[in-house]
Amino acid sequence: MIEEQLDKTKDDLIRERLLLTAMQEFMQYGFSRISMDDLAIRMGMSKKTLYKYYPSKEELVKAVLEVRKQRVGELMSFIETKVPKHAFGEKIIQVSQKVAESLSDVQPHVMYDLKKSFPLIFEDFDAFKKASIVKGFTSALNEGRASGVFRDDIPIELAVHMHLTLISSMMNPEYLSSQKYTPLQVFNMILRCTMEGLCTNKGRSIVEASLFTKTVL
Amino acid sequence: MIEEQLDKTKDDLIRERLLLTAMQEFMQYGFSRISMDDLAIRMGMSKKTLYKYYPSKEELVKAVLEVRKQRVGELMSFIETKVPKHAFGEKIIQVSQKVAESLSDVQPHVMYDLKKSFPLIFEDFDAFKKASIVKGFTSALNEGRASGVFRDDIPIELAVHMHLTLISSMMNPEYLSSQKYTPLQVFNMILRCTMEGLCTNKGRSIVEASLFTKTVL
DNA sequence: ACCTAAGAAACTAACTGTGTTTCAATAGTT
DNA sequence: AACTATTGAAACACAGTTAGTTTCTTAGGT
Repeated sequence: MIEEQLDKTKDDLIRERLLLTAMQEFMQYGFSRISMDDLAIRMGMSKKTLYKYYPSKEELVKAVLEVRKQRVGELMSFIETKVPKHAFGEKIIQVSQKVAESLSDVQPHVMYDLKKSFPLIFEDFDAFKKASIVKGFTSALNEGRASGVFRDDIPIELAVHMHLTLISSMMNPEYLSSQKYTPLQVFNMILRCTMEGLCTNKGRSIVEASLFTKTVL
Repeated sequence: MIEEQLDKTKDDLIRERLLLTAMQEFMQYGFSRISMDDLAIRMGMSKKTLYKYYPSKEELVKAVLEVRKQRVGELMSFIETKVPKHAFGEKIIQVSQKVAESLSDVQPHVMYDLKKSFPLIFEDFDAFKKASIVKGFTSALNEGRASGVFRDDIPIELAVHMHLTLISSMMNPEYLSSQKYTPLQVFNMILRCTMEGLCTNKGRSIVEASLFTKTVL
């Protein structure tokens, strides 16, 4: 009776731990591959108790994705407000870094899985993610272009998608753990490549010429 | 009787068409998601007939992946033998292009699916693919480095993986069909970015400085 | 007309996964 | 120590899926 307050808090803690565990498992293996049995085992509780906290798998999935949405939103508004307007270099690096962090635990196949298992939830999440990440990225790239720092001979949405794709597929634990470099090192190398290209100054003109003849074909 | 020869040929043609159809469906939707019923319908034949050509799903999957292996192999040895030794620009572009072609119909989630459904077949295929593609790519990059055309401050296996990742995740029909550019255009833009970076000459030094301070942190 | 091969569709059997229920054990309360 | 509420373990029901088989019918070639 006296501990009613405390009991509620404890329940909330467990619910939170469950949410985070589910997120981790779902993001790594996919929503359909992780069963409620799996989660119960992973949590060290019975399914009965599990269903006390979330009345169905769908509710749990929803809750997980709400947290993701929230995180992405916070992240983007942070960058938009805190990074000085004309520090384009700074800005794109910050955006990239944040995106890298927030995506580093999502395996690419997981979204296909979600789309198949819970199409409506997927739709909702995907729309939000695209809108906010792409917006942050696009604005950073546009500012850089306006200042003549980024090239403008490549469609902006393609550049955004490319950069995003690269980060999200390389900054995941499975690949990172097979490498001898730290995540930060890998991230910096990716950024170097995208920003500066693989070529030396000498090589750049050669390759550019070669590419030009190819494109005309 | 007289047409025994002809009959066999006809059977072979059907078997081949089945193989190609299965490949297409498997590569797009995944091995476990396409059932034998699906394939029978897609082929306009009954399951009975389908099982005449391949005695089990596993055999069909194996056959499909053997064809893929074969294609990759041919492709790589073609490049290795036909492209002149010192045309590094040419060579990396060719390798990229061929890889792009051969991967453009494989959705990333399909390999996860295979790994889960037929682990042994996956293992075999993956080892082969990695070995041959990475080999071709690495040798092209190395030659470019030796000639001072490619930078050598980025680990080679990372550069290879990066390039490969980018191509395989952007050159798939789902993304391409949502774009207003042709596959060739998209491909060329990717190559431009990887080879030259997103920056203008002016911006390159600024970003490089910014990256440097970040990396030291 | 006959015979063989193909199709359509039902069927088996196994497996999977969500959500529920039963029953025994346990912890907290009085 | 006796009572109560909560939990775990395991079995369960129930629905969906799919590989592979079988039965019966139909069409085409000879």
